Amino acid sequence: MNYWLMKSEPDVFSYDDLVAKGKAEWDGVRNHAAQGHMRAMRKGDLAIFYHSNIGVEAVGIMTIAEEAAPDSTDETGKWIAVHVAPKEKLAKPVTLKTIKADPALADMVMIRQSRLSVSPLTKAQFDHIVSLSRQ
DNA sequence: GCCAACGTTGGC
DNA sequence: GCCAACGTTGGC
Repeated sequence: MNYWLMKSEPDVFSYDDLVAKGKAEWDGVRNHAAQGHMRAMRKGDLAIFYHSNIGVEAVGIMTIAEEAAPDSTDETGKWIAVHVAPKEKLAKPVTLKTIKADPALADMVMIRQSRLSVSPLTKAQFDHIVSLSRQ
């Protein structure tokens, strides 16, 4: 079981949009590091859904529903995408401000590389974010 | 709206 | 292969 963090701008695709669809392709990722993380995803892995630009906070948990396959929005055949499904909306969003202020989360890849849209989390980091959402 | 970080492109 | 120019992302 691996843990991930995936960013989306909520005015383009929000956690509620994912809930409405039930399952969705996480397409449009055009960064090699992020692609590498998506290739490493396995069915049943858990991921934090993070809203960038608007909200700037973790809002939900999703599961990886289907492993890497060609990105349907890509005509070059070079890029892959995974499918995700909603698991649980966080009781309270965990803001970037909260994450940055927490020493237990200082080593998150997202913090160190803010432009990376798909990044790994340790189990401890994942569990810590979930616990913060329940406070 | 600004700016830092960083990936990509293209000239040499 | 290097590096300057440029575009994009994302936080503030």
